[in-house]
Amino acid sequence: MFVNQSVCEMEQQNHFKQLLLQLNQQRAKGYLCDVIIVVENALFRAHKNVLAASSVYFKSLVPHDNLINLDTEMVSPSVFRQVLDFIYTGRLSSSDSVSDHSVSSLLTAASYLQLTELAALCRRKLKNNGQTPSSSNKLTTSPTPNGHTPGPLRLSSTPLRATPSHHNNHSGSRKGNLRNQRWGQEGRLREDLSEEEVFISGSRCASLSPSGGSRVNGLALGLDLSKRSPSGSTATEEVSPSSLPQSSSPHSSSVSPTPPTTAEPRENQRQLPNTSTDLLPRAPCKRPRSHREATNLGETGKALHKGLVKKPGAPGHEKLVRGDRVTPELEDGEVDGEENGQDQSEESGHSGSEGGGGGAGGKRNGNTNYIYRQPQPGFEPGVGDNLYVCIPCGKGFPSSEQLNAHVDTHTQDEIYLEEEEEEEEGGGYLKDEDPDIYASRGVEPGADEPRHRCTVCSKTCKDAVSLREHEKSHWLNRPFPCNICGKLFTQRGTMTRHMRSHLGLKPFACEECGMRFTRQYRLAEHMRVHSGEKPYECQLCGGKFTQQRNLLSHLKMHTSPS
DNA sequence: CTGGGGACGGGGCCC
DNA sequence: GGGGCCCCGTCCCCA
Repeated sequence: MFVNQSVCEMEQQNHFKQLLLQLNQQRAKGYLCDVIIVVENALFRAHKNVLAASSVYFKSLVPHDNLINLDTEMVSPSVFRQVLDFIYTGRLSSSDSVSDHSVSSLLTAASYLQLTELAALCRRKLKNNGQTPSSSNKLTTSPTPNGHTPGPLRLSSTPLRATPSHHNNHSGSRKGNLRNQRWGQEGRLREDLSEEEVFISGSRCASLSPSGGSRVNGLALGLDLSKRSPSGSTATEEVSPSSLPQSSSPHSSSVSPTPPTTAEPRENQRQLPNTSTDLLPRAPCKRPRSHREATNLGETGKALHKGLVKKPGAPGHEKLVRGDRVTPELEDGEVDGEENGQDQSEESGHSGSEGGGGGAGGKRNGNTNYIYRQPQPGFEPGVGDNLYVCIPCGKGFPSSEQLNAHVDTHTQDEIYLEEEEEEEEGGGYLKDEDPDIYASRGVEPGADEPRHRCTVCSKTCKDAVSLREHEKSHWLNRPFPCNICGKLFTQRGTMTRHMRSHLGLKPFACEECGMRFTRQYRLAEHMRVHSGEKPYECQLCGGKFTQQRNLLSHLKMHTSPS
């Protein structure tokens, strides 16, 4: 049959519109967001693909990093929110363009981010308003984030310095407000987030205005970003150069791409002995670490359940967490009703290194292991709008409020009774025909021994009931979900530490080489590299090691049969 | 190519 | 909540 061409075009347009609408909705929920944009103290979650498709600038950055800091001289959080809205909707709201000043700011940001369409729109708007883009908006090119593509445009007349003083409420002096632009943004986030507002993309309720808008808890991402480094480590740089992709220039990666300028130390803040190393590779670092350090969202391949050496009598496997509920912890892990965009099926597979603790976060044949029961019909976890998943029963809910209300209905006894009923009905998971279910349960279909092995700790149980009872001890002990990847943790502190790794926050800096670490202990360990101290000696061969774990590894070499 | 060593990241857990 | 430590695991370099 004849098909009208115009109809086809109309359908295509609708398709694009629907697609964009879906993407924007996903952004609002954080669903499948795989990159975090840091603008001053604000975090924006977005999709790499969308950013890359909209901006040459982002296109050059997102392949390398999950965390991108923007130059606050070029774009403010409020402006970037408008930019992001434009990217995801293709339009500017009327409120966004009422004032010429805001349009001018948008134009600056659009030029900086190489959003040509938005820049053109802003120029037209200014022109329609009887203005010409100010001379300050004449743009010149600057080095690209990675040196391969045309660089972001920048204001030729704008002194490229640190964040204007009005952005910082914690220091009275301008000097104190000036920070290294290339490295400072993350630090600002880290140091100030607990006190200042954070807004996440899609969380319209949060305002950056100090005077208005609802404040989002500083733990917007479920972690305490206010973590401060110990003495000397509140350095002017906040992202380890080693965390940058090796192929990238120093302008790339999780840093503001603005070329470095004056890097004045903040008040009450020690300057690194060698600030020039902000721009140059750190010589003492023998091995520039691969990109994986800063981008662990895609971490994969850690073996599970290898040689678990559980300390005898160590709690955690048998003990239940304070009785019967997990609700409070779940709630604490969330940001707000719209923030938790964890995709239960997406990123969980990357987590697998569980060490001697039990390894509950690992991957099982591609299935997540923190949903211990098959989701019930209509409540598929992490799919559609049901992003909030009840850990004990696997039900998904469209909002945290509904999830919390649901979880409140759970009690240990109820869960137990529910399972008993299933067993009595013969509908236990062992009867499930899906081989994946067997795999996820540690029960190999057709395998004789062991038939009832816990996939978390490898403990074998005499029957399915015992196995399930045992497995409950695992999920009841993991009430702290990561808001980014959904992985569960036994302790809040572990979860927040994990979250820092997502954001690449490394508060502890080595004064010798600038290498940064997520933990102070790591820094102390690292310092032995510089001092040459090797406190760990092999009693068999006299070999000395800077790290105990390397001694242990060495000892295994001695003990393993040759 | 392989094994050993160096360095480091992540998670569990105790204090 | 954070520090400290343990363990597992990985990556890289080098002989």
